[in-house]
Parts: sequence; structure tokens; C-alpha cells
Amino acid sequence: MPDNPMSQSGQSLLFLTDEQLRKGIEAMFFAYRGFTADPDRILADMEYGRAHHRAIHFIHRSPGTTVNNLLSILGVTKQSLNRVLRTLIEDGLVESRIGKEDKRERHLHLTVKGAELERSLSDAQRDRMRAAYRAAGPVAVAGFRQVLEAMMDQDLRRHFDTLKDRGA
Amino acid sequence: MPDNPMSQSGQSLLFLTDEQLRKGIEAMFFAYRGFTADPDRILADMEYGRAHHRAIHFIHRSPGTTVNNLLSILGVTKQSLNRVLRTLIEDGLVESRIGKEDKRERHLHLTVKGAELERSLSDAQRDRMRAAYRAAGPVAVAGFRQVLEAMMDQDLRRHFDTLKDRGA
DNA sequence: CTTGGAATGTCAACAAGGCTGACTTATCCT
DNA sequence: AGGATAAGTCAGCCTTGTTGACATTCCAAG
Repeated sequence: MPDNPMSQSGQSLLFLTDEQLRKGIEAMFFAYRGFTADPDRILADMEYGRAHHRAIHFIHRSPGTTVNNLLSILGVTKQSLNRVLRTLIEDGLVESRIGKEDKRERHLHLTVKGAELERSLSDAQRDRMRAAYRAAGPVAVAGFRQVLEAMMDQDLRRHFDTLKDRGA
Repeated sequence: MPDNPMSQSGQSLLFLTDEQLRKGIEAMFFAYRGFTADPDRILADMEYGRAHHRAIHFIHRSPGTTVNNLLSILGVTKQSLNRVLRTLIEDGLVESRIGKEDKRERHLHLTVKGAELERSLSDAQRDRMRAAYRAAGPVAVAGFRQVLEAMMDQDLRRHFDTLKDRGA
């Protein structure tokens, strides 16, 4: 684990100049725009927005998650999430099941229709991601992930790791 | 230039699985939240928001830029930008100078007061960035930048490169 | 020298998606 | 029985994005 840059590059620390950091900041800004552009285009034709996409993504990723858990992953207020969730449930994309152990809880699942939308959104987003990964190569991708993880807040990092563990 | 993953990793392509791509997508989501968190905290105490930060950042980066140029960098409508710009000018953070060659154009500059706010915002953002870079190391940072650049839209990439050339 | 088009700015109206605060309902646990 | 927790809802507000219409100013081409 190379925590110290000197261990990798004798002459370095040049990558920590204000100018380099500024470029990194701008790269994040421009890349994030590309990152959301494709799903946004799909959503623009519907009555949904980016907030719906995020909810659908994380419900897909953690089927049966509770409202509270989703709330803390997304980092919004329950009123804000509720507005989104209500339309998704009304439109039959998300199903809300009363908890068996604790009947106060609602467990969220995508319906078939919801899973279809999730597919089309994540296909679009993954296509761009795949192209970027392929162009940059596996070593670059590993670095990409390392830096992103180091940029997260503690609590977000915890959520990220929890999701990660569910994966393949 | 390793465009082909096979050239770096004989067994690979595993980094292109849907699961890996999903994790990359989630990493972008969580990291971006961290990325904006510190300046957002500063701005919350004022009458400004993230849109003001973006305008200030790019005016600082390209002093004398025109409104039209800023418009295409930020990717918003002129009405949206104008609202932000107007308050910044009224509050004495940004100066708008009529063009010498083409008097229709307005060239934007930060005032001393504007530069001070820019400093405090970018200091906060760079501190986090620096910590992340330091933790990940120069090789990871290079990969981070490669993947981000590959994720950008063509026109955004052009803006990014133009800004890059002005740098040290 | 006039006129068309470009750059800028402004007004109005609207929508998405954040926020706070207050409150209800149902359920759980002590 | 009573306090704490999970969820949902109502009302109102803010920021930041959108469209559409329009005025002004100025350059440049005819």
C-alpha cells in the first residue's frame, strides 16, 4: 500500500502542486457532466429526473432496503425522497412491502417495469464507463478507484464499502 | 499508451464486468458528494450556492473570459448564468469590463474581494483533493486523470484541454 | 449608410429537487 | 403505559435549471 508518494516516485510531490490539484478539480467537474449526461437524456423524455435515477439505482443494488437506509445513502431529507418515491410507487416501478419483523419498516423493491427502466439507465451509463475504462486500461482504473475512495467522506465511504461487499 | 488492457494484464478484462462498472459508477457518485461538500459548507453561510462557486472558479482560471465562453464551459443557459453573475457583480466580487475590440462583449474579472472568496473556496476543495492524492499516490493519480478525461464529452474535453494549457 | 445578425442583458413564468418545521400514524420496546 | 422509532404528509421556502419573448448595442456586409 503506497501511502507515501516518495515510495513510488523519487523526484516527485510535483503531483501535489496547486496547479495539478486544480486540474484534478476541473477534471472531476467535466467528467461528472459526462457521467450523468446519458441517463439524463433518457430521463428527459419522461416525467423523471436524476433523483429518480438515484433512488432506482440503489433500490436495485440493495433490494429490500428500508426507507431510512436509502435516506442515509442518498443524503437527502425524507420529504425530498418521499416525493420521488411516491411517484415511483404510484407509477408501478417500485413496490413497498411492510416489514415482517418490524412492521414499521417498508422494504423497497423494483417491479418488473422498474427493473426495465433501471436496465436502460444503467446500460447507458455503463456504456460510457466501459469505453472510458477500456481506453484507460486496468492500471489506470485501479488508480481512479483509489483516488475516488480517498475523496469520500467517512460515512459515505462506509455506505460505499457495504454496497461493494454485496457485489460479485 | 496502453489502449488495450491485454497489453497490461494477460488474464484480464475482468475490470470491465458489469459489477466492476457499477462500483465505478457508485464511486463517482459518493466521491462527487465529498468533492463538493467543503465549498458547499462555506457557501451555506452566505447567500451563494454551487452555481456561484463554479462561475467564480472559471473566471479566476480564465481572467477576462467573455460571458459566452463561460456559458459554454458551464453548460447552462444565459438566463441562468446571468442571475448568478448579476449578484456577483452587484456584490462587488466580479467586474464586467466592456470589450475594447468588440464592445458587445463583456470581459469578466474577479475583484480583490472576489479573489478572496475564490481562495477560501478552492483552498477547502484542494485540501481534500490533496489528501486524497497523497493517500493514493502519483501512479493512482495519473490513472484517475486518465479515466476522468476518457469520460468527458468531446466538447467538454476541449474546454478542459484549453484550460489545461493555461496552467503551469 | 443602412440593415441583418451576433452578443448581451432582462422580464416572466415555470419545474425539479433540495431544505425546514410541524404533525400524524403505526409500531416497537422498556 | 409511555417514550422512541419508522414512515408518511402538509405547507412553504430556496437555488438553479428551463423556455420564450424582447430590447439594446454594435459590427460588418451589401
